[in-house]
Amino acid sequence: MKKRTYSCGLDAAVDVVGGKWKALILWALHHEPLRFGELKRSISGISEKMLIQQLREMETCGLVHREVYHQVPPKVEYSLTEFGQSLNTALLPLGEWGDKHMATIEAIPRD
Amino acid sequence: MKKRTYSCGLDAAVDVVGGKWKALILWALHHEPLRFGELKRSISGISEKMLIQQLREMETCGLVHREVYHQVPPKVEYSLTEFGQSLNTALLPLGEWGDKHMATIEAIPRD
DNA sequence: CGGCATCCGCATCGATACTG
DNA sequence: CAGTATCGATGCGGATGCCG
Repeated sequence: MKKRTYSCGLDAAVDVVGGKWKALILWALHHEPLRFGELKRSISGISEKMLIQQLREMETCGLVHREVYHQVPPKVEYSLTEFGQSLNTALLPLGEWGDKHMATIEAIPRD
Repeated sequence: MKKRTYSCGLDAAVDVVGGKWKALILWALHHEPLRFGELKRSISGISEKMLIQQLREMETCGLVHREVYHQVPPKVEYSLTEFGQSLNTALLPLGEWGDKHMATIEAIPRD
């Protein structure tokens, strides 16, 4: 989410789902709504800061819904909106492409 | 192209096509092979440095083919490999999603 | 439990100038 | 025409510590 104008739809979509974590979050929430802590545990390696930051951006985009339960201890659940689910659907072919060629990609020399 | 291991295919694919320019380059080359200068002109705003850098990475991935014609003046043509075309195909739904919702995305407040 | 604030290293990207 | 070289700004993302 850096630009305000895009040269094409693909450009816009990559901007929305790009970055290090958004795709993973989207995927994690695809199955079911998750609490903050569950989300954190299900995405290995993410820091609280990045998780909350990405969630906020996705909430602003209307991709994610944030439901607060006023309890002690606090409970907050995140879920995909229909908009978020439509994006997830659009990402499916890309995910399959990745699955198919992941080995190839990982074998690329990077030094 | 930052990571060497991925938690899922979508993660890998976003890593490959992520960043500011790769999707645009992929799209520009989808129609026909282009020379360096043509490519630069067709992607507004890109610097020579970024263009060559991204092209090199995509060449390393096997997404792009680089054909050098030994002439004066020099001529180099870039085209998509079959691998690159398969990625482009997988990106189509995402591009359509972006087209459909681009206005929504651009309307998001970002300050 | 579910955050927010702050500091900071490092990669990314842009601008400019130069070369074969 | 098709790059290469260098410098500098920016900002992503990690680590740590504190709060309701």
